[in-house]
Amino acid sequence: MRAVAGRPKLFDEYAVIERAQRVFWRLGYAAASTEELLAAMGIGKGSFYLAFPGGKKELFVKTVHQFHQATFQQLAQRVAASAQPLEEVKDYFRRIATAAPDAHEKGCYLGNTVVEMSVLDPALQQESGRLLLQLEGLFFTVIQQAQASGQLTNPTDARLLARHLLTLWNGLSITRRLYPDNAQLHELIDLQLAVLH
Amino acid sequence: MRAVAGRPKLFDEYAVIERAQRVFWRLGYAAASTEELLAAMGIGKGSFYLAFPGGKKELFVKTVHQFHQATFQQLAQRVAASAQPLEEVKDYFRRIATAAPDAHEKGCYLGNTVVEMSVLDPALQQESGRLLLQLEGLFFTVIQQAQASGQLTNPTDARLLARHLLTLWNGLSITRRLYPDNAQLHELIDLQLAVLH
DNA sequence: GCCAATTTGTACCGATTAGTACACAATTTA
DNA sequence: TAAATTGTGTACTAATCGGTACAAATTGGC
Repeated sequence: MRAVAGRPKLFDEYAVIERAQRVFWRLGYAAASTEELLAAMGIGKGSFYLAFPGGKKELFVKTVHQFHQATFQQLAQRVAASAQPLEEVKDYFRRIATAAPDAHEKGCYLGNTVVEMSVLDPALQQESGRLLLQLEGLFFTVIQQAQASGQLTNPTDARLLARHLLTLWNGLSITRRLYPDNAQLHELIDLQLAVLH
Repeated sequence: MRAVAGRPKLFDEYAVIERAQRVFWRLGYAAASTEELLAAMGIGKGSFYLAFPGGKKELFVKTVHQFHQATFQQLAQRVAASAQPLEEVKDYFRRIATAAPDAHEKGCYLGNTVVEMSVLDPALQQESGRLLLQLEGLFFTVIQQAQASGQLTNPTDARLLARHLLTLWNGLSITRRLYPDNAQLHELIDLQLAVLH
């Protein structure tokens, strides 16, 4: 790539978005002030509004997509690489019960966005919902394959089971805030995964 | 009650809190401006800050408690009056799939509060969580009785089943925003209630 | 009718916030 | 080295918001 005239950027955009995402996850969209975001990102207003002309909202949208990209791809790769994809999905849930306490308090980034953007920005809410449904789509594929291969004997419609998993995911994102206890969460998750036998 | 000197209130506090609650439910706490709240309540700033010295936050806390009082009591009474309490609980969930589309968009008032108040006011978040756990407590009592009477044959620990129901409730409060379709919601709810057999 | 008590409407305020303007700095190209 | 281009830091702004001050209004008690 040919070098372009002009002063070079002093920051890496990906890293900066990731740092902003951590602030948004902790505080939500509205409560995260640009001041605190800039402090976490380590850049000034000049650089910020040049890199993100849409301001705070553009930044947030980019954190949502970058977050989804990272987490979804990670699960998709685990699933693709495994001989027992369904077990990978189960582990994806079981891992919730091994998280640090402060992780429980934050819930699910996409779920939080669906809740908060309900009125603030319906288009973005729908977009976050679409990303959650993409997760459901992955569950669906795995379940369907597991049924075809006989690894999953439960004959319930795969679409319905996938929807069950997404609802479980969303439910846990709230319930886990109420139970700080990982042992209790583990029991709960196992109970709800029992249908995948 | 002996009449006290002074100009009488022109509004009913219960009704005013209920109208404010509808605004909060639609917009969330932060996005609901006092201006819009006052317009919905039909009172002026003078009356407002006299009746609610704590301002917006006190008003919100009162909407949360009044809402919980109304909805929880209603379910508790249905359960107490029924010969098959467990069926009442199931209907409580099934009724979600008969709600109007705009009801789906708003989710659960207490669940939304748990999400939004995570950082804005941890004490209030905890309080809302406590109220949700009170709902779980009701589920627990009903399940325990149903197991004792033989109406529920599933031997799983009642505490765990109750927690499952609360997680289902919380999950639906987000998932229902993603599926506008009541028929699909009905299928989903039935699947998740199947464990109560 | 007059006073004390209470409620109501309105004008105002201080703080915060997202965003803009613009001068200055750093780099490439010619 | 000079010009063009791009990035950075800072001072400023316009708007919004929750909350306060206070005078006017309405009632009961005497």
